[in-house]
Order: sequence, then C-alpha cells, then structure tokens
Amino acid sequence: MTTAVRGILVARDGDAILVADGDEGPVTRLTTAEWHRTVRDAAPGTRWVWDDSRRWYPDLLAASIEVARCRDLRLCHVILQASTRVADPRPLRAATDWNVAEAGELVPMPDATATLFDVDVDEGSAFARGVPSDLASVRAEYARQQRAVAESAEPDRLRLLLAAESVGALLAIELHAAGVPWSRDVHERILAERLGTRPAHGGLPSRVEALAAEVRAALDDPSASLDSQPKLLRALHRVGVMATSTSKWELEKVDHPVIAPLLAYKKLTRLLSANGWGWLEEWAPDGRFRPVYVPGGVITGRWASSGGGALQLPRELRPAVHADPGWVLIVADVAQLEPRVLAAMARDESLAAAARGTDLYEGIVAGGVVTSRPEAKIAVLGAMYGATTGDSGRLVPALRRAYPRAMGLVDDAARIGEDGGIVTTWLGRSTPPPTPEWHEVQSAAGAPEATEADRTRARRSARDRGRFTRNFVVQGTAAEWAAAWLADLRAQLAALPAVADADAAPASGSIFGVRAHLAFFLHDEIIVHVPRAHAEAAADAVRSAADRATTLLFGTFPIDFPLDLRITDDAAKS
DNA sequence: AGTCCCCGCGCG
DNA sequence: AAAGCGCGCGGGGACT
Repeated sequence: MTTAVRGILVARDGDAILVADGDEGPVTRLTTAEWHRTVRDAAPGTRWVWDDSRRWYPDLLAASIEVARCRDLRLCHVILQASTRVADPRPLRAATDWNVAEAGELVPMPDATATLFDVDVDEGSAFARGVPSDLASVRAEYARQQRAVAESAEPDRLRLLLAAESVGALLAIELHAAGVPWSRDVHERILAERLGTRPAHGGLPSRVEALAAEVRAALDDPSASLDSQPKLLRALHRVGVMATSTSKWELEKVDHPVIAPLLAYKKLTRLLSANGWGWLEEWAPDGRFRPVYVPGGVITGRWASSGGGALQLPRELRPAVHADPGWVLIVADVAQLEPRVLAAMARDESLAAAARGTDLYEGIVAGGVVTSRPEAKIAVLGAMYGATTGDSGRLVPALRRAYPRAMGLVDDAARIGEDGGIVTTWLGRSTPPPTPEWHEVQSAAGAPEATEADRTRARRSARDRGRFTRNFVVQGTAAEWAAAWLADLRAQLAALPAVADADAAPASGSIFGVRAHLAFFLHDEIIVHVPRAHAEAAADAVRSAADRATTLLFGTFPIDFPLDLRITDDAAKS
C-alpha cells in the first residue's frame, strides 16, 4: 500500500477549472465535464490540492465521483498558522485572505441547495466566507504550507495531522450526502409513546397537556407559565419551593408535589422542541438524517455540526437510526478514549497498564488507587477537566501519586495556560494565544492601584484558561486519534465491493447506496451502514483501522484502545 | 421585526 | 451532586 502521493493543484478561473501538476508543472484548462473525467481517471495516489473541499466535492459526489485524498488548504492553514511546531509562521499569518472568516466571497455549504437563491448573508448554515480559489493564490498557499511542514519541528506528525484533517473535510461532505439511515416509523412510535397523540395544529401533545395541567394544579395557578424561567421560578416560590433556578438538578432535591410532574413536563417538552414531529419533517423527511458536519469546528480540533443537532441526538432516539432492508449497522465506540490518549502521550506505563483491557476505571481500582469504579471515573474526569473541589477534586491527588507522568502532562498544560502560554496536541494543533482582554485583566491585577476584586478576577481568569489548556491537549489529541481511525476506515470501506442493484439501499440515492459507508461520527463513536453480506469485513475494518490509528500516533508504546462494537439493525444502546 | 443574551439541556 | 472541559439548539425576554 505504498503508492507515491502526488499533489495536483486545482483552481478556478471563471467557468474554467485549472489543474496543475505539482508546483511547477504545466497548467491544464478544463471544462466541468473534463474535470470530472480527470478526477475519475486519476492515479490512485493523487492528492487534490484545493482551496476548500466544500467548493469542489459536493459536485463531484453528485456525479458519483469519489476522491481518496486532498489537501484542504483552508483547514490546514488554520492549523499551521497557529502551530508551535512551525518554525516561522509569519508567511502564513501574513496571508490574511486565508485567515478564515474575515474576507472573501460566500461559499455555499453542503446543505445550501434549497436556499441557494435565497441569498441571506446572515444565514450562517447555508453560506460561509470563502478563501481565494485562483491558481496563483492556491499555488502560493500550498508552497507556504509545504515549506512550513518541511521546516517544522515534527514534519511527520504535522503531515499526518494535515492529511487527517483533509480526509475529514471529504468525509464530512460524504456523511452529509449519505445521511444517517433513519426510521420515520420508529421515531414516530417513540414520539407517540412518550408524548402522546400528536396535536392537530398549534396545541400540545396529549401527555404534555396532561402534565401541564398537573403542574398548574400543584402550583395552584391555572394559568401559570411553565416555559418562562423567571415566571416559573416565581410561581415555584409562591408555593414554597425556594429554588434559585429551575434546573432539574436543583429541583430534584426538593420534596414537593409539583416537582415530579414538572420534571416530567420539562423532559417531554425538551424532546418535543428538539426532536419532535417538526424535526422529523425538517431533518429526515426521506428516511435519511443529513446533518452538516463542520470539521475543525471546535477549538480543540473536534468536529462541530450545524443544523439538526447532529451531535446531540438523544439516546432515547437512537433506535430510530435503523439499517435499510438487507443492510446492517456497525455501531462502535472507544471506551475511555481520552484517558487512554493521555497515558500514551505522557508515556505513562502505569496508567497504560491500568488501561489494559476493556475498562480503564476498573484497572485503576485494581491498582489500589481508589476503591470503586465510580470514584475512578470522577477522579479521571476531574484530572482532565481541572476539578479542584468536591469529590472529584478530593480524589485527584491519589491519581497524581499513582500516575505522575500522566498527571504531570496535564498539570504542565494547565500551568502554561495560566501563565498565558500556548499548548499543543500530539500531532501539532495549538491553542490560540490569550486574547488582549485576558492580558488586560492580568496586568490590571499587577498594577499598584489594583483592588482585591481585580486580583480575584485575574486569578479566576487565569485558572479558567488553565483548565482550558489542560483539557485541550487531551481532547485535541483524542480528536486526532479519532481522525486517523476514520481516515483509515474510510479507505478500507472504499475498497469493499459494491453490491448488486437489487441489494442497493432504498433511501440512499447515491454511490453510498451500493457500498458500505460511514453514516455517523461523534467524537469517539461511529456508525457504519453495511450490506449484510459485508458486515464481518466491515467490522474487521473498523477494528484494524483503530489499531492502525494507535500505531500511527503512538508507535510501539503499549496502549490499548478497545472498541465496543456491535453489528445490529438499529443503534439503540445495549 | 430583528438581534442578542441567558437559561436549560442534549451529546461526547 | 453541578464543583470541572468542549459543543448546538430552542425558547423567552430585554433591547433596539
């Protein structure tokens, strides 16, 4: 599998598409049809170097043309211009038209087809600001990036990061095109069970209506407003419930007849407004849920999403994720991804030993560090999030004694952040520097006339940033492991054979209807939609991709990343 | 009417 | 239980 990778520059010139072989090769001018043919017939190792995958790939996919690899200059610029591993970031930072959002034309996002002519600049989900697409700009930016990598402290890691980020850009568009196979029937059954009968128009579902009546009776106020936080809080105070907020973890502590129906009401109205019948019509009208994924959308390098709440699909709706007839789902997630990543980054043999096998928390208990699994869990979370008080903060010192290398890594990251410094993930993504406002708060506290309030504010702000940088290195490196996992898996799935037309997935309507494909991704879990005949092959691919990701990032360091993997018809959590 | 912020809660 | 990271979204209310 060692095909030489060749970079081909792609640019736009009016209606024409310009393609140039490498840095100095001849420029070819193509029509759209010729461009499609060129991509379809390209050598296996070709890497398309283009401004922004969102500008090129939806059109290719619509023509059933897949791209194996690219360099997404926009996303890679964001990484490189900030990375502490780049020796001289000045040329990148000076290229301000590549510095994301500020300048440039509007680029239609993958879900924009319906609203393409309804040009509403403020509709952020449909359009985004674009980077340059002319050949001179693309060529210059690629040269800057290649030089930045070559001269960096860790060229191999950065190359891996840029490749993974760019595959992510392609995959995000593919996931949108493929969609999550969604059973409208199952979704509607869940809604009916939980919420009751659907209202004809304007009203509330029957069970919600009944609960609202119960709550109003308990509040002794037939017209009480239940959806306005301030009004609800006042109504609660009137019947003697002296809560300071209407959040469920505070209300749960109160013993009053209004609490049970109120919590039930809140739970149901949440389901109704977030994932009710309206959501179903808007987001899965045709048996596919097509969220817009935003690679690099989170500061740590995780993906964000826009529209449909893709990253917040409630567990109770997971059964609606349902394979098409003749197909199955492979649902896989990594148990305790982040602490495992931390053990590997820190080369902490003790934590890695506790992580051997399927349950890192039990491993910590077995090592005698804490006495129970729940304690191990909150201790580990507290260590990675920077807890200082409560049970979590109390347990962290035990972890510090048992795993000095791992804890040293996150403690160092926190200290650097508190001091205004920058920290970097394993592969090379760095935090932004503190904002000018942050520095102002710090210097104000050091001035001779500073008040105690100034100093308190500065300490708080420093510690806030310390918790951010502490978590950044772990969350960001975990995102890198997941990106490497996805990239390898995607390549393996693309190599699986297509099925006969008769076995095509009915609701897909694209190349993903005839071949195993990724259907969902959420930080550390994936769902693959697979023709039944290829289930075992695809499951093996999921496992081997995880192994390869581990080796790619961490070499021979002995760390396990065990998968919880199921082959199933629906994605309900077992 | 539009915009912005807060609250609350869903996910990892 | 809400102290301790990162998100998106819907609803209400205050403001323009």
